[in-house]
Amino acid sequence: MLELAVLGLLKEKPMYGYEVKKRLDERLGHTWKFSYGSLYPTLKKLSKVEAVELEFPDGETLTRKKKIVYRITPKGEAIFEALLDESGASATEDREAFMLRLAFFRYTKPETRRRLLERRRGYLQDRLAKMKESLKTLRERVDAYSLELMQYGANETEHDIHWLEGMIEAERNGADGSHPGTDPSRFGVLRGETT
Amino acid sequence: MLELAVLGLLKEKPMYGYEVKKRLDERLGHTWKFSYGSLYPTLKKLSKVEAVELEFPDGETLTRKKKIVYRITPKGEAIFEALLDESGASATEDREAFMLRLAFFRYTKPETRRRLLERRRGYLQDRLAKMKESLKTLRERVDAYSLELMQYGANETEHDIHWLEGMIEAERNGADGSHPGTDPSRFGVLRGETT
DNA sequence: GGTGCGATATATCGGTCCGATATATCGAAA
DNA sequence: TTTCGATATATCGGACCGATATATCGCACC
Repeated sequence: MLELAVLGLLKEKPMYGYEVKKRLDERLGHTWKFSYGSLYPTLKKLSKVEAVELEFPDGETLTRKKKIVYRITPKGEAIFEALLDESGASATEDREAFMLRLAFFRYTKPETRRRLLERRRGYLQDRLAKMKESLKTLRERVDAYSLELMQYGANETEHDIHWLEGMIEAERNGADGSHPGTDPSRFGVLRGETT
Repeated sequence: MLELAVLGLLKEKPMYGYEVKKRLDERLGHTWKFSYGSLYPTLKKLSKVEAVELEFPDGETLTRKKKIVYRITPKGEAIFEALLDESGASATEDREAFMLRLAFFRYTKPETRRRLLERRRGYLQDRLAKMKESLKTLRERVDAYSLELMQYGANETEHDIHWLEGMIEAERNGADGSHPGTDPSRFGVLRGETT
């Protein structure tokens, strides 16, 4: 998970570990949190397999300030591709894994994107059906707070399905082989537009 | 986390470990997942501190089937209360921790409930403001997919704030000192009613 | 009447990741 | 000028996951 995220972000530009965390929090923080306690060991591990190379900006004298810039290597790019591709069950069933891949969708082929979006939708539809079943059965047997929690879950799942459908539709409309680019107008179909 | 959840569920009735997982998945599975790899060690730990006691239903002969029913003890009830009360920052800032406590709201005092709900709302309002700020800054600098992800996060946060406000309102209306009981009609103010 | 399969039930273990903590530098306000 | 929050790196115990192993139970199917 972390390796994929770090490499994907370093593709944009070389960065400090600190900056990696800041930027990932910004983009994925809502869905996925991680700590320095995993980031720095991960960076160390990535440098050990030569997926990233280190750079010390403080050229003069000695490494006094111990600031380290990490730059992705060709080998790192290859590892990133591999991690992004191995979309097993986890990439559709695990919300965080799915969202992480979504964040790097611009590096995937349109057909991969559509496959992942549709699998996720299917998975959520299954879960929603099960949730509704549970709700029917448990409505009389559990307390109001637990019920509210379950209802919340069902509502959110339903909302997510709509969201995914909007994105599938957008992919279809933009599926002329062109790169999606940075135009946000194709999305937001089902947004609240509260900005 | 797990200790709190397990003890809270065992308050209802004695259960197999397997059933504990099934029921917790049913009620909290949307927000919070856990594995047998943490459940069984936790049950063992709880029995070591005498928070639960074991029972072997297969009375006859030897422990052939090795099925184990866990029953909460008075000591376990005390530990549960303590865990539920220590609502530090984590209980408001960590979604999973908050949801877990919400699932056991019927065991808390009305004033504790209101405090927790309002703190969570405040935290989410802060986060929403920061997210909108980020969105404004990054709108031109990141790709459409990352942007969509950020927008999704902001929308969901906004929705959660509304949801919390509905519950705060419900608490206020039902704040006659009575136990909330199992009447679900007090909630659902902002539900989609898609059942 | 057997047999095969999915659900029930418990358990372990390597490995990943968290949360708390420590340390040091930097820029800017007071 | 000192102090405070942001920047920056690092470690470590412990919580938790995911995969795996094992065994029983009910029941559908032929």
